[in-house]
Amino acid sequence: MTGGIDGETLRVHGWLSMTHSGKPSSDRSKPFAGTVSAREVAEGLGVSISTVSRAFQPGSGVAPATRARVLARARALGYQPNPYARTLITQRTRIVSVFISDIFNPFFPEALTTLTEALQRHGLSVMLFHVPLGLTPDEVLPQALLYKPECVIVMTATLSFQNAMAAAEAGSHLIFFNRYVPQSNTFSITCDNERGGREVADFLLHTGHSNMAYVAGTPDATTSIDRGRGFVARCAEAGITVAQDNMARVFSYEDGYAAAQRLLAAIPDLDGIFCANDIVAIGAIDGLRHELGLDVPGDISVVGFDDVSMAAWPSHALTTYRHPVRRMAAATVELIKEIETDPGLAPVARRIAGELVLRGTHRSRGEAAALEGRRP
Amino acid sequence: MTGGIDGETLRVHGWLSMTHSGKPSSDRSKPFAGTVSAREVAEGLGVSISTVSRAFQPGSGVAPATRARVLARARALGYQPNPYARTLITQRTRIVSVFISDIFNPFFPEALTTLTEALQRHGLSVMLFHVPLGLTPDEVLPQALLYKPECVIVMTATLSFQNAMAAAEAGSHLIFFNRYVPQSNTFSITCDNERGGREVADFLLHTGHSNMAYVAGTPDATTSIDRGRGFVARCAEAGITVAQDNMARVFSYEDGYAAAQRLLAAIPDLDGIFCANDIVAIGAIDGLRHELGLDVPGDISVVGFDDVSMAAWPSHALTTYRHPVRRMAAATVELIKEIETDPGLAPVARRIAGELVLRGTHRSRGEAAALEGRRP
DNA sequence: GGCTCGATTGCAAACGATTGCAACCTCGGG
DNA sequence: CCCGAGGTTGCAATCGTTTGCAATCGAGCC
Repeated sequence: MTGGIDGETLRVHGWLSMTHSGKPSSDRSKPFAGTVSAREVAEGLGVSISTVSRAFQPGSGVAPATRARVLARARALGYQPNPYARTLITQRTRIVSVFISDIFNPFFPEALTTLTEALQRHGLSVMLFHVPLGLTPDEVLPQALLYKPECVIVMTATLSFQNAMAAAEAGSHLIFFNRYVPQSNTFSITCDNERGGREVADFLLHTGHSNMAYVAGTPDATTSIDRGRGFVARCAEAGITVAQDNMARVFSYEDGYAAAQRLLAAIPDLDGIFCANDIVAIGAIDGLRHELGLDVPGDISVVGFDDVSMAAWPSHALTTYRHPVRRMAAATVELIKEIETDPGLAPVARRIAGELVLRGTHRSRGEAAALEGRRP
Repeated sequence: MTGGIDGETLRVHGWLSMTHSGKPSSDRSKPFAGTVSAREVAEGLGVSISTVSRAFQPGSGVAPATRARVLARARALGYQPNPYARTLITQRTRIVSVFISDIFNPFFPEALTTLTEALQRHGLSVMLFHVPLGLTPDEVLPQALLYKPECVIVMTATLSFQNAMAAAEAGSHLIFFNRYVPQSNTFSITCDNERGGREVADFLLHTGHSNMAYVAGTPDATTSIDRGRGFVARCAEAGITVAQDNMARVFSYEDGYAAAQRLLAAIPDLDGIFCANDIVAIGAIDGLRHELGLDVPGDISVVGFDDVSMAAWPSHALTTYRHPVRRMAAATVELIKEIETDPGLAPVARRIAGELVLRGTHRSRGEAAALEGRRP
């Protein structure tokens, strides 16, 4: 409450001072100020604008010597073809829009930066749109589509089928990252969540757990559903049925915290919990420790999913399944390249495997064996 | 190692099937496909393109009845003025570029999304650029400047003065968010870090701490420097000199973890640590607890800065100083509006106050008093 | 030497808007 | 009845590129 917005003005000198006079100076008022056009490059060289343009395009018929001269002068003048004019004529923007949503989960910023870097290295610029918690992507999509992105990458919950159509009609391909829309036949890049769930189950079974539960995340998130399905299926194969807690609304710390309490109230001798992601898992651990006074992993094992940076903190040292972010980002760029060469490409769902990372929230083999021995 | 990239193709039907034939269909290959232009709107109405254009501009002389007709038909056809063509003629892009860097600190994604949302609500689109850890913004700036953003918002470490010039010459205003460049007279929006440092010091002094240390973050980050300065200055006023640990290279968990050990090795009776941010503070707490077997806050208090979401986790329950992200985002939009009306606006540094949030990593008054009593 | 061919290059028409200027219309006052 | 003013509208130029087409040039071949 103490903090109003109090600004203080600094004295101006140097390169800004020329623009400091009374009325707005025209050279600062427009972002294009100081920009050199192809005409200026052409004039000094005695060539036409066309030639300058062609010098910047790989396959066009320009004499090598001419191209060199143009490029040299362009560099000297700081000329770059204007992307707005270029877009107007080529009908191709080199832009992709990325939708993100509220980020409880550190996985998303990590994925966003990794993906952004990969895209910009490929010469694509990313336009970022944030979908606030209450809104659906529907609200934001028109603004995003205005710039005719070559594709729209959705990292956020679900996008209705209507919007998929809207994007498609506008010529933008729709790519779901970390999610897919079950019945829609859109592109998607995800971790192989089901397989991840299976591997976690496999591991817990081999380390002697027999009474396990799954804590789901956001109910309609495919990530949560698939991870749970894989986990439950593998356990079923071993003849074990797992309890499921589906009360979480989002993938939050608080959700995990509360779920742990519910679960142990119902099933006191639970010996393993698999959570839909790391943040939920960390919440669960804290709930077990601080509310129930249980020891993790002494009394019960907890396994997460994602391997966010906090998972490595010694306070939790979470055993988890690593989300292959870099490979997913690479696969996305790869997919976009394919779409570029074949715009009619049929929708593809790519799943990429992660890997188990063992830390300190699971019972080790030996402990498990010992425990087995003690039991009736 | 198990995870190659294995994709699987889904069958196509519905709205995508028409594009599924042999060669690329033209309607999907270009993002502009299906786009309606002003001409199409005009034709059906028997008006000129100019009139359509004017209907979309507030102050232009169009008969109210005509405007209504145009707008109605535009809506029906899904027409929106093409921003590329518009930019070409108006010389104004409605784009701002945002630079972020590797994000150890959850504060940045939080700030990024908040800021993005504020900007897009104001009709600006944000282009995101990621500056990988090894690179300087210099590498990425040319790509960002290509699109002539109306301003460049830098959330990352430091940008050299040369680049400030480059951006300025290209007509883009440079705004530092959460940082400033000391000698450069650029715009900046920051938390009032020095004041925050003072308030933390004030609080620790009033709760009876007398032997304190400051753990700095990235050496040349103004945030770290200013927070430390405020803290040290306030303590000095109370006649207390504080130890400083400046070994951290980045603002990381590991930095805090190691710093805590260094500090207590040198000053065994330390009773309070202020850290440059929450992640460092959490690292410090874990270092104290897990390496040194100390109790926080029983043996020593630790205070952070930012109030990231993890700070509220009961495992740490960090006492910290809240970074006023929303107000900073609002101030940024405000600043941009001012720049829009007066492009010659002199650079301004705005500082916004945050507030102390008390949780469980500080000694309470009573404990402090008791401790005082026991001492010689 | 004339002719053809291929490689370079320039001309001019787009792309889809914005905007200064002129034309037009209507209306009221003299 | 004529004239001017004010409010609407259209014409056409412009922004900075790309690109199909035609023109030019030099060389090689008969």
